[in-house]
Formats: sequence, structure tokens, C-alpha cells
Amino acid sequence: MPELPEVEIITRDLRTRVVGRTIRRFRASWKRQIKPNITVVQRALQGATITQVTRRGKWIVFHLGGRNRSIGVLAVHLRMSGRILWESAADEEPEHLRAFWEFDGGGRLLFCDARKFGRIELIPTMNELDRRLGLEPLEPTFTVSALRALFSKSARKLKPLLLDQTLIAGLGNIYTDEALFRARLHPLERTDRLSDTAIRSLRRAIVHVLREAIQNNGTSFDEVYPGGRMQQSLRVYGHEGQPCRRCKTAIVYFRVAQRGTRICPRCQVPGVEPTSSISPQR
DNA sequence: TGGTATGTTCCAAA
DNA sequence: TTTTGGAACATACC
Repeated sequence: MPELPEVEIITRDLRTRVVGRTIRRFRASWKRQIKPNITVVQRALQGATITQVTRRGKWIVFHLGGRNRSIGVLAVHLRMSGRILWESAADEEPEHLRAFWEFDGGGRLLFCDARKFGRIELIPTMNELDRRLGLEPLEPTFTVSALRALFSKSARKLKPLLLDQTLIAGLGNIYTDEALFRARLHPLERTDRLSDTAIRSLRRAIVHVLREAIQNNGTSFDEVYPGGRMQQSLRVYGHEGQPCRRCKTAIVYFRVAQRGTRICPRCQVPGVEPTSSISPQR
């Protein structure tokens, strides 16, 4: 279930643990999670050294070198319930273990995933992954004009577009709702009708919410992603029925593109521009 | 029992 | 042609 901030935190932690280490063997128990297939991935990883760990959207990317170079990158997507744990010798095997990497010199990285939606993919080049994914919200390329280009190209509804990873990579259900609330925009607003002011406000809200979440170590509701404090800063997600921080109107819940959606019905009205955006939050 | 869940993909319908 | 709705993937929890 992690979104960009949680994946960023996990990536930073992994970097300190596995960069420079060589994989002795890789095992997986649920075939469908491994692409192109277990045999190919095992052969590629055996003896490979991890040269770097990076994040692209919600993907964790292990860059491979050493014995097998130019076999590609190993990209991991946690989807709804995936977790990556460094095995601590004391503990017993965690629940829902689906795959693991064992390193020369000891130590194992465990991939656990109750729902088996997660993916471990060997991808020929980083370019290939870039082709599948859109703008990185925390990179300099995430500009008002780039957003305007995306928004004006189609007549889609705002929230579904923000969740489309091929256009913007990394936003999920929580941070989309939070960003829309802070920008005072309705999730069903048509993107081709947004003013430059609205787009500017939305861009700021997205960047703000994601940065704040990373600073807070992410959002955690359960063991899937533990340790974060961002849930304390959420304004609408999980706040159904509670008063809006700005106007005291009760936060409402409804469905947008099959996703649970929370808004303040008074602050987020379709067709109404956010008023001269005087610090939209707090 | 039924509905919901921090996600993505595929296909049919509009 | 583009956009949306629904189902599917698979499991846990309330």
C-alpha cells in the first residue's frame, strides 16, 4: 500500500543495507509475482552485485553490476500489502514470506506480501521503466507547464488522472485526497477546465504533502508500513464525518473511479476556483 | 455474509 | 478514439 513517500523511506533504508553486496541466491514461492519468470530472475541475480538502490514512482529499483552486468535492473513494486524486511537472526520467519535474497557473507532480505499483488521484475534497462511512468513529483521536471500540458491534453476527471502512473508517478489514494483538499479542488473537476492558478496551487499542494510525508517517515496504519507519523498530519483521509480543519463542515466519503474518496464538501466545490490561495492549509 | 483496503491491469461499454 | 466502469488478482479485517 505504500505510496511515493513510503517507498522513498524504504529505498533509503535499503541503500544503507545492500549497496555493494553480492547476491548468493534468490528464491520465490509465488510464481506470478516474478517477471519475466523465476528461472530468468534467479539466473540474473545469482552472483550479481547491487551497485545502487533508487526509487522511480512507487518502484524500488536495484541496480545490478558485478559478474552479470547489463542484465538489467530489478524493480520491486509493493502494491497493496508488500513489505521488504531485513532478516533479524533472532526472529522467526515472518508471515506471508513470498521471496528472499540471500547475500554473500550472510544476511537475507525478505519480501512478504499477504495479498500477492506485489511484483518483482527484471527489466532490461532503466529506460524501459521510465517509458512506463510519468513525471516524478519531487523532481524539477514537475512544473506548472508540464502539468498544464497533461491536463489540457485530455478531458479527464482530476483524481483519476492524478492516480494514473503513466502521467504522474507516485501518487496513491491517500496523498491524492490530501493534495486535493489542500488545493481546494474537487476530485471530479475536469482537468481541461483548470486555471493556471488552480494548477499552480495543486502542484504546490502535491509537493508539500509528499515532502511532509517523507519528513514524517510516511503514513502507517498497520504493520504493512510501520513507524511513520504522517497519519497525524492527514486532513481528510480517515476523517470521514469529522469537521473540516478550515470550515468545520463534516468530511464526506464517496467513490471516484472505484476508490474511496474524502473531501470537504464546502471547501472543495467543482467549478469554483481556489480563492487567491492564501496558505491553503492549517 | 458482505463490504472495504495506501494498487494495477484488462476488457467491455459509453 | 477516448474515457469510464467493473472485474480480476488474493487476503485480512470489521
